[in-house]
Amino acid sequence: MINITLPDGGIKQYEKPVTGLDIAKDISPRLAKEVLAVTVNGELWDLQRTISSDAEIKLHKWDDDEGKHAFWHSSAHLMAEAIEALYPGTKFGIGPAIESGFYYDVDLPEGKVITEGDLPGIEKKMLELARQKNDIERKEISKTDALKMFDEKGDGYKTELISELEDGTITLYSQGNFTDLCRGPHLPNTGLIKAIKLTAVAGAYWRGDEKNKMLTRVYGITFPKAKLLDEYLVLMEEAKKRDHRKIGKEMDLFTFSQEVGMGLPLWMPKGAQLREQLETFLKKVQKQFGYDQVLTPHIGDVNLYKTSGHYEKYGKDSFQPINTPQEGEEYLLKPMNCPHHCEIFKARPHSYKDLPIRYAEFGTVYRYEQSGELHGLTRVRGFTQDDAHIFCTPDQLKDEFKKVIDIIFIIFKALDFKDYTAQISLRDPNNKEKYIGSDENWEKAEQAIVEAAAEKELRTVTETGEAAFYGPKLDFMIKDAVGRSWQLGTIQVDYNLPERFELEYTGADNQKHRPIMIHRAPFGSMERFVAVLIEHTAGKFPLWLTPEQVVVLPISEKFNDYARKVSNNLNISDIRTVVDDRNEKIGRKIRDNELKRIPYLLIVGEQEAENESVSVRRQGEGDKGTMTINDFANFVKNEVHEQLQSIY
RNA sequence: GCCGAUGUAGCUCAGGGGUAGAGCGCUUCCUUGGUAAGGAAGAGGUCACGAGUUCAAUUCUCGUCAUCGGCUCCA
Repeated sequence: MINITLPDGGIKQYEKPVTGLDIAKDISPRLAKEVLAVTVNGELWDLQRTISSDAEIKLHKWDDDEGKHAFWHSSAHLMAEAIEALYPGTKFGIGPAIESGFYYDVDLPEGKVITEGDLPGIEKKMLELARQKNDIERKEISKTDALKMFDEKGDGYKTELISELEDGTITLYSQGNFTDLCRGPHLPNTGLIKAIKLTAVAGAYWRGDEKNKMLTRVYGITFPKAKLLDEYLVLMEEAKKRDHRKIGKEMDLFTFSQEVGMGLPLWMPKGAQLREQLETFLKKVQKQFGYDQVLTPHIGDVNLYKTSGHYEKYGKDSFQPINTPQEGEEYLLKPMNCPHHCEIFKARPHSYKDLPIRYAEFGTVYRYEQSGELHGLTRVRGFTQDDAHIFCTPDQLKDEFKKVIDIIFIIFKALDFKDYTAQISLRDPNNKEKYIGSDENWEKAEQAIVEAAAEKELRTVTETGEAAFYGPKLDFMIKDAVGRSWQLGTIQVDYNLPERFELEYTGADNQKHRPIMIHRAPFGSMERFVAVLIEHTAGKFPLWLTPEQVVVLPISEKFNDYARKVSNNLNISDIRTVVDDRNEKIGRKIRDNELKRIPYLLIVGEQEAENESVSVRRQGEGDKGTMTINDFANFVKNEVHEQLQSIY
């Protein structure tokens, strides 16, 4: 007798060994049709795999990530089968399911390439194969046999993978004429795959190492129903409309110029206005948290970066030093602000009573990012960090760290960012030579971050090997319109720079002590933050940020003067009014795509001029009626006030 | 940097070996007097840049630059 425990605690008993599919059939025919995979005692299994002893199980449908995972993993195999049929002799790398869809890395026969134009042909072949409803079969195989099999096939990638696996854990999955090395699990048969879209083709290095051969990676996504594919495609279309590069162009926020250089954004008046509002906001918050603004130059002597260690690490891959008429004198465009701030700290002696010292600067830095990596405003070569460096005693470290988390919370709340991931990045303990500084300092720094995050009840994920070369960090990642993750806010603990710059303060014991440094940038950079903000709001910014909050629109040129007067009298701080002059004709000046995003439109004409009033329209809400200039000013003040109030 | 794709009017894009097209925008005129409008006319392009093939190149080939999708990278 086999006892199968279901997630709700119910127990089903079977005389003989059963499969996940049998159990599903037993529960309901509909479930049997929809079920895709099964978790058995915490392990994800194929539905057709036999369960021969007591087990706790959970059946997964399309709605579960586990179900999707199996579905897409099988889809990757289906695509490989299609590619093998269309391009005989292709060698296969790896083909996993990913967050949305799957990919397969393939090494095509000499002289063959797959381009986007070839994708529909592969899709067609996949559908054809799927309609054969071939069963997907699992087979355990010994290491020797597996090596022999793929060796005969001439597939060196698979043999490389197999040689690293432990004997006894190797399984093969087959459908139709295609067999692949795979851990599984998979769908019972390929017929469940009803709708297929191959989305992209790209190059990818074998095992992610740029020294290795570049394989062709084909991306795709599949669904159990055609309708789901349609919905997905519509969703992607909608997401593309929110692309910050598109909206930035439409709204005249920023632009790029080949003449100026790639990755060097040019901020137009409205974009600059938006940035200024963000900076003003953060400066206000930072003032409350006891920060001091400082200003430092855009270049620094090469020796500054030799001291900091950055030159050694990044010198060759940076913008190259600027020479001067003086022989041997070299300056570097600053790639970060920390060394400059260290020099400010060092310029005067400090008592423990002065600490913590917090130097903040909107500092523009230049980094020579690889050309292929540039991406709109999210990855650029010149950008402004909302940087600050906190110098504190060991006792103050955790508290200071937590205060920085508070600032980030304030910002995320102000802008309604809810779906962020907090990531603790630690160093790779097996690869210590990548980092500078002593083990002891690293351990202390890592511990401080972990503890502070825990005390702030922050849900975090931990990634080893992702630390900066000088210290561990806590990063806040947020997704863009199409689901790419970008790092925004960052907090980093640094024991190394204070040592390199020989920073010190005098303690209560009248001895010299070394301060600890915290690097932090809640926005990350103005460029990337604005990009993500645009994609989150689709360009409809909150009122306190909107580049053009109020447009005063005279119904004819006769009322231009009155419109101007309205604009001047509104006089609301943080609010920008724009008068849309009418020269001769009505309704010519304002463009549709702009109007869609302007929160307030004030129409003025004869009646309004007589009563010192305005006719108000609120974006998305329509007519608000006629009110006096003062009433309107208060009305807007209240709205902005409410928005800002909700932040604190 | 690597793989693949793209580059035509301010924007979105069509076209294609015989010196260029649409929609929106822009300018002017007309209509409309509470309207986020309508009509007509017009102005805008060395078809990214450079070389080659050709009687002829924006179109074909190669190179350069930039952009897009990935990979690698990300102080």
